Amino acid sequence: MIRAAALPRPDGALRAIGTVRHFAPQQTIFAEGDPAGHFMLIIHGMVRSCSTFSDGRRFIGAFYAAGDLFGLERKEAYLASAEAVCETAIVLYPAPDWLDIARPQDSLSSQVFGAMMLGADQARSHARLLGRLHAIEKLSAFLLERHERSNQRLQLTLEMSRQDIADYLGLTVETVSRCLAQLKRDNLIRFHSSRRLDLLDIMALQAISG
Amino acid sequence: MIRAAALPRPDGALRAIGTVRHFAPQQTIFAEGDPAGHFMLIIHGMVRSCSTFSDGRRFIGAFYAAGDLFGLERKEAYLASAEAVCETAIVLYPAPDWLDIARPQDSLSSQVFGAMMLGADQARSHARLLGRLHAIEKLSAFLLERHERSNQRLQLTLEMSRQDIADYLGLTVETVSRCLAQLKRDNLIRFHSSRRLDLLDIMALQAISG
DNA sequence: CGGCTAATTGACTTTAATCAACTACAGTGG
DNA sequence: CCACTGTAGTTGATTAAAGTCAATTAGCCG
Repeated sequence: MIRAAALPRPDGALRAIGTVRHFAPQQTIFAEGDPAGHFMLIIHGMVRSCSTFSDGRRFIGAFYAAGDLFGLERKEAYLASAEAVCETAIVLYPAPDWLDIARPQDSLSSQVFGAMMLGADQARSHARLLGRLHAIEKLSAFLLERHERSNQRLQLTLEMSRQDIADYLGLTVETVSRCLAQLKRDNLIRFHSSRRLDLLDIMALQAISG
Repeated sequence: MIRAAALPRPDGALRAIGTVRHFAPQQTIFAEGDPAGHFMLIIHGMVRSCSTFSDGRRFIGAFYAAGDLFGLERKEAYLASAEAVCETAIVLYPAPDWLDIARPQDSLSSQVFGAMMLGADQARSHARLLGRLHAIEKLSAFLLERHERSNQRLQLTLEMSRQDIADYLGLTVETVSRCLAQLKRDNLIRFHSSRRLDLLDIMALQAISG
């Protein structure tokens, strides 16, 4: 994540307290869902952070090289797998307590720090959507995302225009409109007006969004 | 970024020290490149974080709603604009000193914190690439990104396979191969082997990658 | 040298973008 | 109150970009 060379005392302080480990090409360092108790610094080689969809599609969120830190997670579990791209050596560190945002904290700095972490997670999840989902899947995912952040049970009010949605999902207005029409045709959603709708089948929408 | 409801004492502590401001629909809160001296909490309404390409393409990186914090930047300047989607009220806070990663710090926690911030930026930049660039533009951007992180002047060694590149850029191996062939045809790159190449015209690659 | 995988290239198909009407709707002023 | 206007949204026809399928070539390691 960060190039050690860009910081003073690059890896000296860090390396002193960690455990060195070596990985062969294609070897898994940790898998999606593993308990996230450590973070890592790359000594040499390269690591890819990737996640796989149920149907086999794969998405790589980042490549990490010598000097980069990775595996910093807000959650209890890693959100993506890490695999060695080539012959790689890393140093392993126990995750510091202050990383544990799951634990309730209330200072201003904790709130700001938590917002940053959450923002990073959301950006990664957004990249995954943009990189590997089809138009109809993007729309399903978008509606579910909006639904999760609203308080309503089934009703959903979209504050933004179709153009905004298109620019968020990497599509055109026309495609957004057509996909919403298809979801309506399939009885997964119902419109009250162009910006107010009901989600009729959350499970089906989840199935579509991968 | 973070839903205040998910934290104890949601906005009480924060709201106490900030300045409330109101925005009309479509109004700009801050623009890409503005000095990043503040961050914001949304009281009500909705904000979009967006960036515009030289040719007019627009990309929205995130929507923020009531309770979300946004505008937390590692850099001196905001990396994307923020605009009100609808009638919106926010509270403005001065950015805390410890956000200023540009200033050299060397403690372990600073390194970890900096890595997280950088990782967030990279994920946002990756999302922008995935959302609004064409295949050839993605490849140009990818080569430049790899070049920046290598020490070589013009030579570039790709540690990863074409499949890895495809999964990183949201493309197929065939498209990756065809785009590299086109860049070669246009004399922007030259191959020594399939994973070793020279960048012959950085400026042209930058122009292509938007 | 042979056998395997990675990478390239070509032919064709599919998806989403583009271009072009057309409809719905909100706000304005007669 | 209702016609007029302008914007947002939808729908259809066509094109362009990238994906798929298939065959071939290049590298690599025994």
